[in-house]
Amino acid sequence: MPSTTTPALKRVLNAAVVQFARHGYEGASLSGIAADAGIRKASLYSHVKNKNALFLAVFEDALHSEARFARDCFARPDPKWPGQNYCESLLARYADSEHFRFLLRTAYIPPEPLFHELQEGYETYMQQLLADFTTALRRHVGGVLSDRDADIMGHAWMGMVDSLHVALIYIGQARFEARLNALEHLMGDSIARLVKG
Amino acid sequence: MPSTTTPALKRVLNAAVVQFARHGYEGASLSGIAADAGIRKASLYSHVKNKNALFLAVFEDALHSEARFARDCFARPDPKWPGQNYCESLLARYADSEHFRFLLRTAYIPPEPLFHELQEGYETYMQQLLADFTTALRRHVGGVLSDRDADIMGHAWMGMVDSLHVALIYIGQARFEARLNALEHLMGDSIARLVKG
DNA sequence: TCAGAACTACCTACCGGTCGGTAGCTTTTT
DNA sequence: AAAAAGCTACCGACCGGTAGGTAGTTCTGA
Repeated sequence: MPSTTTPALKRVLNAAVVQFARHGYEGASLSGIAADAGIRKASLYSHVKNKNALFLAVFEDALHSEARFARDCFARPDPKWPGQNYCESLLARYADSEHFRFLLRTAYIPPEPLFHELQEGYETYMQQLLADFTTALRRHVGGVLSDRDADIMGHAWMGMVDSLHVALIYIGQARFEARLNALEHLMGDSIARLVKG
Repeated sequence: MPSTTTPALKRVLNAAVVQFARHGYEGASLSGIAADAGIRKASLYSHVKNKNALFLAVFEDALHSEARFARDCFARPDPKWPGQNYCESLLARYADSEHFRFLLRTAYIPPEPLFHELQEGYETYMQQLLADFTTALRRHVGGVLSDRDADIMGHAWMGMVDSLHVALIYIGQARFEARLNALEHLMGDSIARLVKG
């Protein structure tokens, strides 16, 4: 793992995230990635050890990128309910971020040879997301939130997020927004009921 | 397409659904499928035209299998809220049905060469599921359900189902049940509020 | 000058798919 | 009844193509 990121390596990583996001781990070929980076396949090996290492490097980048995105969403105060900023930013994020599309493509069914390495990264990322939501929720409802209710709402919100992630992948934009709207209703109802006690 | 399903073809299809569910379209090899079926790769071509046709045949089987499963769930009356039977049967279904695992694996990111053929099948299956839920919902709340509310709850329930499907793939059994429990809370709250008006 | 990034050429392994041929059963023909 | 022909499922061998990866050489920039 090189500590310095040269411009050439940057081009390789950019090409790789595009190819992996578009065709997955198996479907993306090193020749294609090299071509997109403007070099030959053999020259890749001046920058990365092998395909696995390349994928892992892209994965690290993507995780950091998404962690920053989530942090920014939770830094802004949510207008109506905790976690709202994150959910409502997903559509634009999906359109803009190659790293996000990469993560969504490979998250649920990761490439078999890298399964264990990836699972750990996903796990801590999801834990962080859940922690962010929980603190936002506690701030929202004040001090009257039992651990059990926090747990339930946390699971529900993570489920909602997965549901929106999936919608980004295989449903069109129109139905994504309909789903988001519908789930916001459920979420709003339950949180309101929580606040009233 | 042979109209009669010989025992040998049946063995091939059984082997194929296992391999496709486990390794995906690209990751499953015809040699492996043939080996599981007890024959050589070349002999596969006495039963199916090529890999695409084999995958499509398995896909048809899986769709029919899941349609029957969903119909059975909605045939029984739901104890507390519409769609409950389906959601609460998913975990056992995932453990038991190779066809279900096959569908989950290939639903969100289908193999590129078959994208269009598959999308149509998924679409009609999902539409049927949504229709089943909507009629169950209408029966549950009585005549006081506006089209707009039915639409919202439909989107929410489909979102919940996707969320549970995803949970089956990459979360363990314990957290699946936690998520199911949490989402049932949201669903219950919103439907209760719908019934009261 | 010399390290490293690029190239050409090549390797092995595996993929989906085809080919010619064969064993064994069924059907037709004499 | 028996021989001849056809059919089905199977096989080993092989094809073209592509994958990831390596060896050895040349180019290039500080």
